[in-house]
Amino acid sequence: MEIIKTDFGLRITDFDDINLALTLDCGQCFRWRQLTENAFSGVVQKKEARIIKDNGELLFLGSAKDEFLSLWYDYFDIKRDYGVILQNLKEDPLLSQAIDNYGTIRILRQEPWETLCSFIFSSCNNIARIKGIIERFCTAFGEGVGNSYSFPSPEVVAKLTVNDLECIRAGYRIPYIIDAAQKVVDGEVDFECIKELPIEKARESLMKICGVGKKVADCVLLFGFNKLDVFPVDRHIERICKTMYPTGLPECIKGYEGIAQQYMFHWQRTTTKPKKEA
DNA sequence: CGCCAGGCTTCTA
DNA sequence: TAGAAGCATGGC
Repeated sequence: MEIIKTDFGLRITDFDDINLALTLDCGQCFRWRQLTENAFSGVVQKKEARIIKDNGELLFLGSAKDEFLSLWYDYFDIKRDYGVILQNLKEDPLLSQAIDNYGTIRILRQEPWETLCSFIFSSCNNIARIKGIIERFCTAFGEGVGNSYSFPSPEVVAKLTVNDLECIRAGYRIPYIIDAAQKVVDGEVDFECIKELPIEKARESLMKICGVGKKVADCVLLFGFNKLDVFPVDRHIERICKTMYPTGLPECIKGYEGIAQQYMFHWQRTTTKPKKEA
């Protein structure tokens, strides 16, 4: 891989180990917009990015090299070798088929606070609407970043009331967001601490927040703390476990259950119908 | 219009 | 301790 500065931004050469469209739109993150078949824009931390996938290269429009190294290299977890991991997952026939069809879906290293809020919003909700809620949340309470807005900080949210937040149309989840912000601000939930805790303790800590159960906590651990051995079980995964893995999950996913989960999730969501099968 | 959505909390037996 | 109800909203 090589990072080349050009007049429009950066070229990342020889990095083809990502299905960009699926990685950005597989339900792990909610702030990326697809502009064309191969172009995406989104906000991470205080940076707005426009990314184009061009053959084996990634183009970052308007980005500088130090920004790439300090933010995007980490966000896309580029140093991790997915080739080896996926090769192991492919011992399972279903995963093998999914990986052949979808290519490399990478688990992004998102910010814990944004991930926590996003998955509080996700409860009993659909992805299209989760995106809408988060967009309104950022527009109303974030800071201007390029043509968009940053994710609202816990400090800002902790001072808001249920009335203030009505405009984002998140229904019964609004008090949960306020509770999360307050527990983060007063230190009752400490991300630096959670980072170091064993999974059980980390999950327990997140579940002190009202509106955070096991599934939401596990999504935060997987997508916000890169705990790749965590396996969040939602209704899609529940279904696939019952029908495809009635005797238990395959051994080959050990250590990377979270990555396997993403393939199962996408497979279940796109290749099966929720209702009647004739 | 009715079904369903990357669940959780609270109530009930 | 397990299971159901209620929850707020809108995409499809």
